[in-house]
Amino acid sequence: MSIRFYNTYSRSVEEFIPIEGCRVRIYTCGPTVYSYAHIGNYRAYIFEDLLQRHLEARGFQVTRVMNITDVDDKTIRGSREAGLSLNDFTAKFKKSFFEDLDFLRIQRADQFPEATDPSNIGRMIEMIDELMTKDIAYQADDKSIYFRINRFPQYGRLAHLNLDELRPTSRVQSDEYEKEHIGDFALWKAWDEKDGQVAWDSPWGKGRPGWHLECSAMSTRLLGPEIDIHCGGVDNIFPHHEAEIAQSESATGHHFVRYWLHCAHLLVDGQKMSKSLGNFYTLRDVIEHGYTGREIRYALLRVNYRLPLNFTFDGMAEARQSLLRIDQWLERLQDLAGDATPEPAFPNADTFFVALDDDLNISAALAELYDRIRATNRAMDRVELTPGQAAALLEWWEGVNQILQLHRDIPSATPEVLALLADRAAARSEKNWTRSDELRYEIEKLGWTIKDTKAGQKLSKITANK
RNA sequence: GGCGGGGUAGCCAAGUGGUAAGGCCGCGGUCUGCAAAACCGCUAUUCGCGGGUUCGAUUCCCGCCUCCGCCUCCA
Repeated sequence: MSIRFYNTYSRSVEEFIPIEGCRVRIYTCGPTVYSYAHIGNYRAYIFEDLLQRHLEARGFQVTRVMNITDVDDKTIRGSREAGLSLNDFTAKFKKSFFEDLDFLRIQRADQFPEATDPSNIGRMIEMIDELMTKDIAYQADDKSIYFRINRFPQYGRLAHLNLDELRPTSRVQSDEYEKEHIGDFALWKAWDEKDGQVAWDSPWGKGRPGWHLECSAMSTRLLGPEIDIHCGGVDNIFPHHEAEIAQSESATGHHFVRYWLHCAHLLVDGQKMSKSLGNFYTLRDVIEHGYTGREIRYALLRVNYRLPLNFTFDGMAEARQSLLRIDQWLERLQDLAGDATPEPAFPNADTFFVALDDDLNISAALAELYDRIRATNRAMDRVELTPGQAAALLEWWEGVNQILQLHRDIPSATPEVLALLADRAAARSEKNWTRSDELRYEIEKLGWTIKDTKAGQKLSKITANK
């Protein structure tokens, strides 16, 4: 069974065939560290996480790089306003970014190259030099170096844009110098007073790298001239990825990327997030509403990456309830399985993974999971499931969860809670219901709720919800 | 204006030229000292609108309405 992906370049679903056997090289556009990343950013990173985990589940050996943009207009402006050096300013957001990845159970990329790393700056200068030699890049009157898009006939093919129809928008006008073509983009930005201490020497004078070049330099340096998959948000298709193709292929002479995968936008309450609309959420904001990492992960994961995902707090509540269903099922299976030896694989154990093979069809994959949950719950109701079968299902879940990462956090109860719980068990064995209810109330005050089941009392942590 | 993605039950959301997965909510039942939870069952003659092709279309074609995004540095 083959894996298929929708390739933005061809605008069609294609069978995935890596360049080299079962090795897969992926480059993913990472954060610009000028503020805390928002949940839309994390939707993209969770999609990339799903991509990597599924490829690994299918036996591919994945090498993934994610860049950190730590120099650009926004980081420079932010550091100046904060009165900090660029490094001190971005350090804080780099740190929070990695904390967030862990919180959302996103697997770390193999490397997180930073734009300001000297080896990356070196590679960028090397590439510009190559482009200058080929006369594909030129230095304008403002001393910046630009890429001459007329020298790259395929420019616009990824985005399906016709260059003659590029319309100048307000965003362009503030950034215009002496470019030959309105679409020419900066490879190297000449130093400006506003840049303060932020500058590197280059053969063309003091300055800093253009944003697009960073990804081309890091991708080709760390993964080679041609990679299998390049991911990012749809908003990166133009001009960012278009520029990357132009620079990389012009500089190296190699085809750059086999499969372009783009993640659709996250909307909030049906609209694009924006600070002025008041619907802008960082991960921290959602956490403050009382949601856990896996709940947020589920909410951002459950819709196919190519569809716009509407984030709402109703959706968060739905995510919480859905996860509870999985938790309860696992608990039942564990109680039944005990330490039984798993029975041989059951039929159709592969359907979950087969669903993901189809361009990461997560909705269909989750439906397979829920179908299995319902079928086995029914079997358990009828006492038709053996401990060995339950153990096999738990083993199957391990594989599924290696991709989903939706297992419950098991918070440990304090000794105080455990002591009250023991007292309550004693009271219950004497059928002292009054005492039992008192103790339940005591335990609730400590943040835990109890369910009385045939197998005894079950503790669970009360999740805060503002 | 150009390019792209959508419109499927109250909400979220799969899917197929052959008669609608799954999740949440709701309702009914089981369980239960109580409670809560859980589990099981039920819940779209219908897939934005109008035509066309077809034995048959939600699925293909044409037109329209509507929502969202991109069109130079936002994932």
